[in-house]
Formats: sequence, structure tokens, C-alpha cells
Amino acid sequence: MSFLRWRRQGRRLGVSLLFVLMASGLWQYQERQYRDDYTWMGVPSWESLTPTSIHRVLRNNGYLAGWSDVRAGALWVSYQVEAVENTSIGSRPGFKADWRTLWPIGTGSYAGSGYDRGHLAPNYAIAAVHGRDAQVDTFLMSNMSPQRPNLNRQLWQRLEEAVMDHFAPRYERLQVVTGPIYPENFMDNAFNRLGFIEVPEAFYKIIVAPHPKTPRALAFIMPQNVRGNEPLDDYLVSIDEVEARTGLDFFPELSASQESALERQVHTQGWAVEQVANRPGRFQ
DNA sequence: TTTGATGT
Repeated sequence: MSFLRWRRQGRRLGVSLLFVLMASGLWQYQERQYRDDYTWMGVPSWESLTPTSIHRVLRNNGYLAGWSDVRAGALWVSYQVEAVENTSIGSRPGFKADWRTLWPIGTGSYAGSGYDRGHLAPNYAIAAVHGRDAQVDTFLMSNMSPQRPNLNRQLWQRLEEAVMDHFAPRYERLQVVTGPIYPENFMDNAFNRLGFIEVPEAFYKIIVAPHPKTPRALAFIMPQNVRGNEPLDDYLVSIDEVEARTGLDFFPELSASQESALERQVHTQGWAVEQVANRPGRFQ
């Protein structure tokens, strides 16, 4: 190989390398932007590298989802809401399969099962705050989790209504993380499936008012089997409790001292939970 | 109609 040719090839390689570096840098920058827009103090991560807590992040309009291929469901969704003036939203779009999950989960997969296609990232709040494209994305099957009707249509609906109508107006902005909870031992529930989808035993929702110095948080865990008219505050838990039951680490970028102040105990100051705890549902 | 879905 002549010296000239060798030099030309070297230059070509250099240009390609530079291109790859720039492209991956740009991708990482964009990914980072996305995550910062939809999360506070980092996306949830797994506390230990176990098959049931590993997930990959699906990016949607209005929310992020942490998809588990082992559970065939999202382990968390993350989104932000604020109070809105215009409370009307578009009509419910149809449910839609999500090819990114790789699992053949169709819109009919829940039919006749006794479980609702329960939204993790909610239709109303996402639509009202983030618009139509985001609303459409909440109807992806990757955002659904099997929920008993009494939970989905009543207790859970009341909680989501409280988030938008009661909690959001009290603060500038809220960060919400929500998802399923499974029994502690994988094999106890491994065959409790609806098609490919593992059926959770409960659901959590964490709500944070992300003040830089004194953030406040509420967390709830609600089981599948409820009547639906229970007081919401019966289900208050600490974030540590949610972490223990999910194996996830929420808000991983918090310092150790911030984390223990926010996550170890139930702090209800500032939320006036009692004012909404017994509000009736819309659909009973 | 404006916070959830199902099944006819």
C-alpha cells in the first residue's frame, strides 16, 4: 500500500470516527433532554440487577415508560402535570398495539379476562397538560396494566382526579411516577398471567412537588381487591416502602440526606389529603 | 360534555 493511499484511508477512518462520536453525542444529548423533561432527579433505576427489575425506557409524547420484558408490562411511567385552565380534552382515541414491546399484545388481549385495560399514565391528565399527541400515546397497550374494575374505575380514578383537581393547583408542577407491584417471589405469580402479561397484585403512585430545597412527596399503594369507596389516605405509604416492594430506586440523583428526608416516612404536611380522601368517584 | 372501561 502506498504512503498516499494509507494516508487517505486514515483520514477516512478519522472522519467516520468523528461522525460516530458526534452522532452518539447528539443522541445522548437528546435522550438526556427527554428524560429531564419528563422526570425529576433521574429516571427510576433498579436497586439490584435482577431479571424482574431490569427494564428499558420507552419514550412517548408526554411520558416515559420503563418496560420489562420479563413481566411483559411497564414497571413505571413518569410524567409531569400542572394545573390547567382549559379542562376539556379530546375524545378517547382507540387502544393501540405497541410494536416496541416485541410481545404480541393486541387491543383484544384483555377481552373477557375480568381485568380492565388500566392506564398507568392517565388519559385525562396527560391529555389536559400535554395535548392530543400525548393523549394518543397513553392508549398504547404498553401503557396498560391489568386492573380490577373496582380499582380502575373507582379508587384509582378518584386518586387520579385528586392529582389534577386538588394536588396540582397547590404547587407549580408535580412529578408523578406510577406502576405495578408484584408478589415478592417471582414463582408465586409467574403463571398468573393474562396472555403474556403478568398480573400485578397492587399499584403505586408517587407524587412529588419538586421544590429544590424542600421537595414534598406523597406515595400510595392500592391493591387490586378494593370496593372502590375507601378513603384515599388509607393507602398512604413511604417511598421507601414502594422501593422495597418494587426493587426500584426512585429519584436516584437525590443526595443521601435529601433522599432520607423525602423517602423514609409518610409526610402529609402541605397536601391536605383529608380534603379529597373521601370525594366520591365519577362512575358509580 | 369533563378525569373509567366493557360488551352489545
